[in-house]
Amino acid sequence: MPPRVRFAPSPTGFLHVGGLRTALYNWVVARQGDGSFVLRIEDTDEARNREDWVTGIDESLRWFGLDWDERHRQSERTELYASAADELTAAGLTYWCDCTRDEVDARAKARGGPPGYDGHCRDLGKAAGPSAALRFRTPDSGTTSFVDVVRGEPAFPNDAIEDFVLVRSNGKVLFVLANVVDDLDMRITHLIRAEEHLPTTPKYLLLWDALGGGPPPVFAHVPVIVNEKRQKLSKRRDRVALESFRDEGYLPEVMLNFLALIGWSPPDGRERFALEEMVAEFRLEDVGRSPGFFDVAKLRAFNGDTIRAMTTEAFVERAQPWLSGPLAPWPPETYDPEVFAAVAPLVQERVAVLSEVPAMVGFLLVPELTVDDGDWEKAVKPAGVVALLDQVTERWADTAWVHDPPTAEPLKDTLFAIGDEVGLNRKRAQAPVRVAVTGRAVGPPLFESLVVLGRERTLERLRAARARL
RNA sequence: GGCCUGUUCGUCUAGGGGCCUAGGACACCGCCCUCUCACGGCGGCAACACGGGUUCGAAUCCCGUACAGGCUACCA
Repeated sequence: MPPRVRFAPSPTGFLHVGGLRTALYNWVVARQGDGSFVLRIEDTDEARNREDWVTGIDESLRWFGLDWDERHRQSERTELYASAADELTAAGLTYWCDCTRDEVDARAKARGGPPGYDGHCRDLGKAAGPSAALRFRTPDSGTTSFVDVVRGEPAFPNDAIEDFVLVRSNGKVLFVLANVVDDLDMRITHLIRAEEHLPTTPKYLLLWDALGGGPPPVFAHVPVIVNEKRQKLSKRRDRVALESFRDEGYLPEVMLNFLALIGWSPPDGRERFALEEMVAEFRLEDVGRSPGFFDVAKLRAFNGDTIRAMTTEAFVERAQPWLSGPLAPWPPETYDPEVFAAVAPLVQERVAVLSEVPAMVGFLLVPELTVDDGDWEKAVKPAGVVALLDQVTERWADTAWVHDPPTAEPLKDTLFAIGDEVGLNRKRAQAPVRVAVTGRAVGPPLFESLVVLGRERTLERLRAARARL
């Protein structure tokens, strides 16, 4: 039987790192067995239901290439949930309760026991009303257990499961019920979700049975992704928005590869693999059990490796949003494809994320150069710099600038010869020139850059810099 | 408080009784290369939470403790 899995995010703003990995594992399982990946937006809570948040989930998944076979929204399926609630009520498994939160808490405090609902209205025969919620009558004894592919066989004593709410007093169902109804209706075969859902699984199973579900789906509770303090990643305190990683220039295939690794690794232990390889090798049984830290430093390293491994054409293409697109620090007309193409290979091996590209080549494109004061001060500190600047300006004016093919040797030889004359080693000799012409102490190889920049602009910037001394 | 889950280098992990004097990757440190920054090469630091068992033998199996996390909503 082909697997039918579902990714069921609630629209809380954007898809985040943890959600993406859950989606990935689900998607992979679906793609392995000619199965179906069902995207189900869990928007039963109106406070979390905003249209742009919903489309944000779609966009993210598309960007990562995780295509879905079906897409549903729980807000469009409310009749189904209502009839399921009726069915449970007809079977005598529910009751109405109009206790307020305060009352429940007060009673819990009074009896000195643990917080939680005490079954107060269980046999009071209360009627439905504007302030009444429908609760599910849970068993008082016995144990609910299930097989979990990654955790073994967790067991939960039934007496610890309170009579939980199925339908709010405003008529809206809660996600537990909606979940079971949908999974039943959509014939979901595997429930691959985050570990945080483990404790609610007994409720799920109780409802599954009460609705005549038959054999339950296969469960796989994957470990959560945590921050450096080992807490579950949270939208408010941690950086988890996929959009922010995208805008910074992380590649989608790298993020997928990296995220897959938190909790799973291929049989041969290698760390780099493509999505297709993961589809071929992934097994839920191999997913680890302990939470993993989302280490951005390692992500960066992966991203840089991948950038370096691609063809220069691909690199140029993929850097466009930051050069000529919406993420560029200059207007579109500032970008000159030919200029960038000339230095692209040099830039490619120097950036870890695509957003770093503009700063590397800005000096070749912008009309007005901004010079970093700190870098300049440091570069002109050694004695001999003034003489060097004067001489190099003069001699480069007489040096042939060979553009076709680009030839850096003459410029290089001249500068270092002057350096020898004034007593500056190569490192110190190139520094003032680099800062004067590129504005920064770091960047692509200097002489190759100057050939691209051209004689006039180079000399102009050297004279401007000299004038500041 | 209760219930549940987890625990191998700083981090992600390999490991499923002897192949482990515990391997890889990222990070970090050193050296080499070098016009800066990177890349690359070489080398280094660094872990089986603790305590009991079981066994000829335990990172691997069992129990306990500690610590961490999750859940305990008329959120998902």
